[in-house]
Amino acid sequence: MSRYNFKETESKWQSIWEQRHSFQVEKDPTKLKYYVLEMFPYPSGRIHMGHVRNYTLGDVVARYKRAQGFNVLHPMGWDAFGLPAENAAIANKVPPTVWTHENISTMRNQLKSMGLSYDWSREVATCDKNYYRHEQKIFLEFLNAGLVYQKESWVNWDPKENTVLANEQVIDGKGWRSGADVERRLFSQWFLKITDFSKDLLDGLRPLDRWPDKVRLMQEKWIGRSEGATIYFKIENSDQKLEVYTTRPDTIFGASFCAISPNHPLALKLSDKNPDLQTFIAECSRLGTSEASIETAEKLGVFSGVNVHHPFLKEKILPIYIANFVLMDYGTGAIFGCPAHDQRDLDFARKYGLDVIPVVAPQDLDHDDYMIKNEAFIEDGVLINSMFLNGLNIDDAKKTIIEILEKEGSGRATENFRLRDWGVSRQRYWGCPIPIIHCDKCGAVPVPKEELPVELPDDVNFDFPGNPLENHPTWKKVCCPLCKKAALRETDTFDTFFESSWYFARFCSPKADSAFEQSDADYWLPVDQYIGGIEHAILHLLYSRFFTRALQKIGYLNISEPFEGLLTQGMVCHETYKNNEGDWLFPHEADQYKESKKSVLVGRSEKMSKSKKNVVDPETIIDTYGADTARLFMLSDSPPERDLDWTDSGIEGAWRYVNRLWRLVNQSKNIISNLNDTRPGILSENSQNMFKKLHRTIDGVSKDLDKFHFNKAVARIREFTNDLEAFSDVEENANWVRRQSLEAIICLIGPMLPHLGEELWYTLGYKTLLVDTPWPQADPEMLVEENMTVGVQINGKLRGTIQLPKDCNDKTAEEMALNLENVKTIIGSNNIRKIIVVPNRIINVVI
RNA sequence: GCCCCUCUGGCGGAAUUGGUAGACGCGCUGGAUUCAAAAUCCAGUUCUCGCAAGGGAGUGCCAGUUCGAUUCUGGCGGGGGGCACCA
Repeated sequence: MSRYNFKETESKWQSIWEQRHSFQVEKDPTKLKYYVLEMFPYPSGRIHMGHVRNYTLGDVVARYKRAQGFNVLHPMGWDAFGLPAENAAIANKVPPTVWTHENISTMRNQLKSMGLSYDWSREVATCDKNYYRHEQKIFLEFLNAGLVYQKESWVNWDPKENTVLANEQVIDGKGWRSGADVERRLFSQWFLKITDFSKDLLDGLRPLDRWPDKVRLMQEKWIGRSEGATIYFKIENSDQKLEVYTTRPDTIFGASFCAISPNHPLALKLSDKNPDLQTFIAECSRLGTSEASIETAEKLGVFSGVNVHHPFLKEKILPIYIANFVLMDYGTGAIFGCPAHDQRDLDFARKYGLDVIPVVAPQDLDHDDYMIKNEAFIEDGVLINSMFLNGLNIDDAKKTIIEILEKEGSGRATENFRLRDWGVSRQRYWGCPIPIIHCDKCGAVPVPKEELPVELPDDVNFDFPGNPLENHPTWKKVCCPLCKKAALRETDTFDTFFESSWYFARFCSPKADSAFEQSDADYWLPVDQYIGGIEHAILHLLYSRFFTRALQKIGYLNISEPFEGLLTQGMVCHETYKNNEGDWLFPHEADQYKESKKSVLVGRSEKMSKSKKNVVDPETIIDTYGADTARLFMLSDSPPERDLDWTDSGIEGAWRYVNRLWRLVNQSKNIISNLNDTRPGILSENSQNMFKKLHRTIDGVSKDLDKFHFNKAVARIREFTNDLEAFSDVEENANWVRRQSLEAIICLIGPMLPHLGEELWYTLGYKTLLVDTPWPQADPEMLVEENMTVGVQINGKLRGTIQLPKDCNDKTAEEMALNLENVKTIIGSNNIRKIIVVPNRIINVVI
């Protein structure tokens, strides 16, 4: 018999689906919708195995839901703005737009060769002005609604390239490309007020029960809520006060100093007249924000020359220090130091000779001479040295002190969040222009809506360092929309996370003249199932949740959560190889080395990455084995959320199954060729059992797919295929069971092996498409068991099994169990103390 | 440092609410087919003692709860991840 020709078959069915518009959908209020979305890719050049895995998972869900009768929206597009396009422009002199569109076209073809059930008519690319013009409008609406502001903020500045760098691009305090020492500079940047939604974003996590706990926890920590108090300290010889945030207001009587951030307004004011402070502040801002520099930096402070009064101890004066470890953008940018109960404050106090006053003592201790040595006491205990708080525990002391602070007007209970506002300005070319015009007289003026989009110019020059928009001879020179005088365009572009924060809504009406039609969004949103990598657990997913709320606020959307269900898939890993010289080797190079008896060092399996060369190109795999085989392998062995090891033998195994199924259908198509659906009246016992297995398989696979247990679904189908091959029954009606079984296998495997599925469906004589065939239903009667195999234990150890009728009475079960030869010999002359019968499961004899 | 997850054969992984550990796949061993190979098919495959029937051990380690623990509790260890001057 000939072999399965996957090449011909796969492209045949791909074009039939395309001709018939099988996957194009329209809003249909009479049908239940299901929106399945995979994180859209950055068009970097070619697809990688991570994409193959991601899109296979999504496609199985989409095809499964479609077969179940849902109106399935399954779109695909391109997250097309980003830095690699600019780097390519610099390196290869190709304009970013050309580079990007070439990549999109390559990758679109690659995706199409995978047989994914996308509605390609909804494709969007974020670098398309028909996409980003809506984004500019949304930004202006946000501005109107008070969700946008402009602020000076510190950035990483590469003095050699004259550009701002993202934190990720600063390595050991140096620019990743130039190697120049990165400076901190104050820049005017646009911010989105994500912190307006801090509490809402936190509370909104709780109902997301179809999100992984891990992601919810990560977002919770990122938002970082804490409870405490703001305390006002009166500044000595002034009517002004210093506001300080603390989570330990109970330790107020142990305060021995205050410290403010070098960027605190008070610090800046005081430094005007104090050159020493000026020098210190300048030094602080020179230090990078990178982790390494924070780790190594010494905790330093200088006395500001100003003191504050303690709010309760009238005679007590606390010095204000300017300290390099106090962050301006957390809390109020000022702290009070209680050295006895905070390790960092203790170190600071010892260094500058400040008091250490214990105010919480361990429960069972002689409090009178309790002293703090080199370790701060941070556990719960009893309040001491604290006037009206003495004797209380920490929790009660907190409540009491906050009440009193509020009553006396010297403080208030405060809820604080770690989350910061989202700075969206990027000094880069290949992004969405920020639609603002800067006028000397009128300030920052929004571009009038009728002038949108602000288009990116094509004629830019990458020969100079810095932002090509800034360097463009004419683009930024415009008139102020208000006073009509000469003004300058904003030359910054948006952070590319801006585009990906609302694309799921655009897919609902990708051709609309507005960002999206509200009625479409009302029908399709929220996304029922979102699938992508865990690496977006915080940034992209948090921004999208924020955007949805912001869009709700400006009246665009009626929902606040964009993604009802979330599946975070694991990485695709592969062994790494090195030669004796320590150079990384591609897998095929490693094979060549082995063949020519040269030694290869095999390293552990790691995420596929170009730098370690442990990559397998999906196109090669699809050429060699076909898309179905690649898809099956992606689903087979590992659960989707776990990392997947790519192995050659694994893909071979998937390939074997594809061929085996093809042979099985082609071998048996003649004997089962009648299309008669009527169930024969009598089935032999053998056939009846096979028929039951068939329904158990349908039931099991459906439940597995509902829970995204794709590996288990595959295992179950393979098991049933094994059963079918082993099924030998010469009864006439057995062929009817064979046919039913084959059809079920084809339907169940269809979402995973869509091309082979269609081909075999056709082979069985169907003129309709498998994709238009409803999901098979398990007959509940066939799931009922009449006989159970029950384990028999003695003292918890398995000694045999017995066949019992389902739900038989305990007495019969006991008798049958005790009758087993093996059981009799082991019990021997021992007394039976107890017999535990768990119906249909187990019998345990205790001796 | 703090927080979270994870640990099952040679390997990836299965095991309803605590109830027959190892489904399915890979690999390996033996056999059939072949001049030979590839492909395919059949049998076996947790370790261990045994010709066998059968026995012993076994889900990172140590305890505990229970008639019974991969599953629950406490402690320890390995691996992975998140956060980290956060007041």
